[in-house]
Amino acid sequence: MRRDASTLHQRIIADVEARIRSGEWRPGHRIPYEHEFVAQYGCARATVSKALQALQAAGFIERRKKAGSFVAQPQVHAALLGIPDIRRVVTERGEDYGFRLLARSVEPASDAWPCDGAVLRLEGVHFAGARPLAIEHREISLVAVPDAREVDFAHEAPGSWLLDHIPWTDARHRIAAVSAGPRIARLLEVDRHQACLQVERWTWQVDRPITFARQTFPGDRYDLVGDLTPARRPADA
Amino acid sequence: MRRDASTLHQRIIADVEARIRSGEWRPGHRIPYEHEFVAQYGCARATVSKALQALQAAGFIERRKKAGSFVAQPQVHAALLGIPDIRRVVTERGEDYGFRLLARSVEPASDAWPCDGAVLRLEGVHFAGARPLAIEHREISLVAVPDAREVDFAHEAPGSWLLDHIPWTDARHRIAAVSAGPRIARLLEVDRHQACLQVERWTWQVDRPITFARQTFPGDRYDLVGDLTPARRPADA
DNA sequence: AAGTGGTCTAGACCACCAA
DNA sequence: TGGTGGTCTAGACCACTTA
Repeated sequence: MRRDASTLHQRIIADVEARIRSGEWRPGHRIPYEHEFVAQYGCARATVSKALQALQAAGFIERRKKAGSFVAQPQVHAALLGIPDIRRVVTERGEDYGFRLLARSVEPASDAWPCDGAVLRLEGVHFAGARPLAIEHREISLVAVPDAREVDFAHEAPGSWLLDHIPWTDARHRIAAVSAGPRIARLLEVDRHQACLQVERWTWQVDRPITFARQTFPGDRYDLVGDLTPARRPADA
Repeated sequence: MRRDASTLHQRIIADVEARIRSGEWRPGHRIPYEHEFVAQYGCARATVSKALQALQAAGFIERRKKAGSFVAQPQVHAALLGIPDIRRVVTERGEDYGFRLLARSVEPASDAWPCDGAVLRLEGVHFAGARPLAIEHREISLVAVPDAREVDFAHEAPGSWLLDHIPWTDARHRIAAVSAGPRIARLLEVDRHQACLQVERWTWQVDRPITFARQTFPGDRYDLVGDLTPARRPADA
């Protein structure tokens, strides 16, 4: 509650945001009505309205007439960097999507991913129709996600399961081009010199490592496309 | 100017945005003062203020007290998709940056890029120290950018020159992995099986094609990294 | 049908900063 | 130092929605 901000509506924003971030107000919770904020802060309704509209534009709350304002569900689908969900890409191409688990083990964290405690290490293949489209190497922190130990990933890709179960706050992507090499070439059914697009993603929940994923695609069958406008966001207000 | 939007401040936003996108108000141009919009639209200052603040938040304008509101310079470094400027990447690595032009011609547009009229086609190499870091294939519409015909690109990369001279409004990126092949391999001084990261960018000014660029990097010496947070933007208002 | 948020008005005071 | 944008007030009317 105690946040100093130079202006009143910024203090309201900071107060509400803090209660959401701390978890005191969880997704779905109905926050006070505008007139209750007016009474609490002793200000005009326009000031409260400005603050709540900013919080809505920022994705923290949803507002419904007659019903009130509610803490929003975090938007999970990381369309931001133009990296789409594999299942969605395949189905939008009009092909059947499939996933097959190749290996599963519990081990200490690998060198590519510093993480305390044991990790669940998975390896699987994403299919588009009958052809493999991507090899996925995945590590999940069992400290952060103990439930993962019990899940059967035989046919469900770990990415979608994770995103439904663990809220994440930060992620880092790395995109690189690599040669397939003998191992990936065999799994992807391509030449071992095939250039492959490699997408790596590290995910954290406030400094705590959640998961690491490395997806490797045949370069002749997969690319990343994104539209953008110069650092200009939609100005809908 | 004629844009229908359900509310008044949205119409103001749309009107100003249209004048900026069309190029009628170019970067640096001082747009009318708030009180001038008030007179023009016959509304309260708060309504104008709300519209202009939204345009500022969206990156279209900058506002300075006592001075007025100005059309913002487009953010050139397309940090959105995590694609940085090559020169900046090289100098931040602590190496010397260089560019050398290999070929230059005026021709009809290629098949990779549908564009009316003649295009200036350039091919050049970006250097990090003494080693080539990227091959750039560039096409510039001479209809949209007639000045380009007179410019000496011998040592200045066309990308930086263009972005200083032509405001663009839309762009599309494509990221792919390809094998070097004999020609790129020779120019980049790598093996012909080397996996390369290929970044293509199409740029428009309101439906009019400006330029197409294809940059090819050796995969073992260049990658793209980007951080991101779920769909919550800063709520500064 | 009642109450919510959405929008707008017509004022006001203030801080800042370029002229 | 005057004029700009930044903020806020105390109203008002409206559309929508859900209880």
